[in-house]
Amino acid sequence: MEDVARIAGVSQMTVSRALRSPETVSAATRRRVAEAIAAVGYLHNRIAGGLAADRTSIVGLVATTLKNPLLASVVQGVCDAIAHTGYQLMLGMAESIEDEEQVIRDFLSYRPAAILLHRTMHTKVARTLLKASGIPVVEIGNLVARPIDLVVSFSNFDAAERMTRYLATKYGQVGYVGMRSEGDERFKARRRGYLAALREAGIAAEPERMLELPSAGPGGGGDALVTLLAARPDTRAVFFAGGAFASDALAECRRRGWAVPGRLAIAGFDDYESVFPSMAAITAVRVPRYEIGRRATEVALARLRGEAGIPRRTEFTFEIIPRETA
Amino acid sequence: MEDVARIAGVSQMTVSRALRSPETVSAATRRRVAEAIAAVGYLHNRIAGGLAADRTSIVGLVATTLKNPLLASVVQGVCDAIAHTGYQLMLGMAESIEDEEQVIRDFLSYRPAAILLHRTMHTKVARTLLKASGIPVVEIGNLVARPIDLVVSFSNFDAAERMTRYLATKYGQVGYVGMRSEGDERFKARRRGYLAALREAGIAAEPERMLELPSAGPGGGGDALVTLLAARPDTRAVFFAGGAFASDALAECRRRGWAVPGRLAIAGFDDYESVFPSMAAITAVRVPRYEIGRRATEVALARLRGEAGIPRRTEFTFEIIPRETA
DNA sequence: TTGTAAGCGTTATCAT
DNA sequence: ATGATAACGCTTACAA
Repeated sequence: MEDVARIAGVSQMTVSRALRSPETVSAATRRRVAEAIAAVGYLHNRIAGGLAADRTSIVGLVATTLKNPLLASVVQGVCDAIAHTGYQLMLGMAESIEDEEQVIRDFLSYRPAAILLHRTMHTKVARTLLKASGIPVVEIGNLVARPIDLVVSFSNFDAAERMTRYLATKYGQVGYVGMRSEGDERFKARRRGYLAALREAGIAAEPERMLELPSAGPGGGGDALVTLLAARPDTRAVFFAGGAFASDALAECRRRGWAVPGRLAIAGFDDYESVFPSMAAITAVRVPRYEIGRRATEVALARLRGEAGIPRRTEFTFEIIPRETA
Repeated sequence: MEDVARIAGVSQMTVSRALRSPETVSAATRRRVAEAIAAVGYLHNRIAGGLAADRTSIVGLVATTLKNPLLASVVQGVCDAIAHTGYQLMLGMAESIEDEEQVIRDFLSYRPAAILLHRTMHTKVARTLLKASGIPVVEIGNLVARPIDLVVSFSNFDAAERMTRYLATKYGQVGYVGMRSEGDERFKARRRGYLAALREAGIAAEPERMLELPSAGPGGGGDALVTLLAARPDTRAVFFAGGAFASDALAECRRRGWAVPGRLAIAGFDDYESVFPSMAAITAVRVPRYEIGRRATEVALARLRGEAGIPRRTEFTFEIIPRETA
């Protein structure tokens, strides 16, 4: 930068300004600086800048997995919103809240401008670190009641409740196959939503009609379906509240020659039509994942710009998409 | 860090060492430093460290999209390989080589330890910048002949050639629907592979039997199929060499009541079984995307560790998975 | 609109 | 195994 300044015949400070806020520098100077930069092949050192300013233009995102295409689309939304803004994305995965704490620590050591979290349960230390950092923190995995800072999401509870109500009204006895809810508020919320809908409908909840699977591994939905029906043959519909379980289950039904929805109705969480149009057969909850990622980023950047009136909580709605399977 | 050093009764340099290479510090000192760190709630400043060392522990990955689940799995592979190594992932998307150059510039301004590139064509400037940076650069999108530095990938050409040969042998006239190959070596290679296989088989290539689609947008494969068959009704098989085209096309055939593979055989590139087990019906090329992402990262980190004998080129193989559709 | 000076919190290097 | 010292290349704060 020293070279650039000398060649352009200005001070380093002017070069710095021309780079970061061109509008505060006269057009002529700006041009001379640009020429000098091209002449020496100068590459801005954002690390030095970060040290001087005690913060970088890095936005950290702690996600859970990219194996699920719809969670990947949250990340895609964040990427798209962040592109061409001068910010960069730092991405980490956390499979547990302890993991998350470590990733948050690692991120914080790079003095990021903001942090986005997909998980909604955090260790006490993680919350403390984030609050102490003073940077915008956006939670995106669920519409949490008491966000650390900001929340941009949808209600997993409402979604599961609405879908269960839809199924119960239409088919009667509804089973539930979800992700292991221990340690994860999102899956807990879905489970609670299911139970709430049964309660409203005056249907007794039965443990044997509810299954939780440890992972979204391939084929899990088919086995779960078989287990559940063996225990409760009078089940007329099953709500697969996670991953690609519903799609697995549908394949299983076809294999066994069970009519869908005649013998059994099937509904899923997350609509994969946007990923594979050919999968547009399953009744599902459609959640605007991509938009949530985008908006979360926009909200964080708006806050960094010092904009006023930024809502602490941004709720996205979901849709129940009735299709052939329910 | 000053505080930590004072409390532990050592110099800053010792604290720094205890943090970065614990083995060079005595066990007793290490413990005292650890206690002091906990006592003051010290958070390492990797930005200051990065400035002093003129490089960070950031690994940059320039991907193309996360909309395709299999490209997302490359990123997942990178994430998994990088987790718990002390390195962090910086992720950017580039839709063109100009885009890529800009992202590379942005990454380089953070003085990363290594850079991974999914694209395999680059601007002259991008190549120059990367070479001048002196850091490991791994190309992962195709088994390029002249890598900038390292390459970890599979041969798109061979894969397309093998699948085309399989189809031609079994069905005769084979059509091709691919991604727009202009400006993208990966798609060019697939197209060349298709043409090479026809040549071997002594079948004349016909422009009307080949289509390139500008994007992997939903449903594109179905329309392409209809267009292609209208122009060349004697086509007996179509190789959908990208995205979810094959899945779209299969859905279209079912809609129109065309027997598959009776009337028309269908094959795809990339096998989505790992994402949706229920899609395990389409004959496809299976590419170990996740493993490529993992290995690319491992190779980069090995190089950073100064390991010897790191291959400039790592070739992954693919498989042709014959299924119901071809 | 531009410039001056100080200092951000580490690590490299050399010394002990 | 540990310490002293000098950078590292910017930005903040203030001045002109």
